[in-house]
Amino acid sequence: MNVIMPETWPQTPAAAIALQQALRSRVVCHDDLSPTVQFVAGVDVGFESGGTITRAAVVVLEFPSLQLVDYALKKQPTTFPYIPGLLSFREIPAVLTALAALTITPDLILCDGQGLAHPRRLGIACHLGLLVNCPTIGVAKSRLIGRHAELPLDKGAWAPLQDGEETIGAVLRSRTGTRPLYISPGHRISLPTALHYVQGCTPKYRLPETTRLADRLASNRSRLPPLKPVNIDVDAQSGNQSD
DNA sequence: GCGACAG
DNA sequence: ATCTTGTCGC
Repeated sequence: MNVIMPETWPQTPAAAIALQQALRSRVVCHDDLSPTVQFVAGVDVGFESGGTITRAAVVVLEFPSLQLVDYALKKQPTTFPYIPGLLSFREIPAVLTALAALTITPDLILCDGQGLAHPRRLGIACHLGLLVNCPTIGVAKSRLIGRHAELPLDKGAWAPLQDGEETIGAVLRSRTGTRPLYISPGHRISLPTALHYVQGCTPKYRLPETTRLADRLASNRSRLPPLKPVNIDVDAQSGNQSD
């Protein structure tokens, strides 16, 4: 995937917040994605070694079959601390490096963490979408901001996530009884469309487990298939893939 | 002033 | 994010 690495990167919380304020107006909140989304990427971020190493795991799934077609894993020294509201400044450098290693360029990226559901409307999904100019959706495992009605326990149940009168995302029950996911638009996508794609990806590689898949690939890579990038022939007429 | 707080 | 204990579901 073609990725342009930022020439500069904030080194202080104040500089990071200033950048968020400068970028927030550039986030596109309406649908501007391929009418035929074929590849969806799932990005997981986190740290290791007590916080000194930042990790970015990416899987690319063919949509809607959800077959794994590519993945990448990148670890590098952490250069920015974790501060609620400033997650992207710790994680995005590794994410960009991982995305750059992809053979297949995704049409849509589901990113671990919030999108618009952020104090300055610039969660990591929005920030990432702007940097790679790709539609993104924030899929978080817990809440940063916002309120919502009590959610039924049934799979598929969802409720708007609101900040005052503003709807900033949704809470979605991906499996009956489990904790809900916090879905919010990142860049170039509307909330209804975001929910559509998250639900479309959930049956097989449920999020945030989509993200965990990359982890498993990484830890199993030494005893299982070392590499699984599979190229899908765009000209393929009738599905002749049998694996 | 106090609690909340993506990963 | 991590750790622990207890419970539930496949």
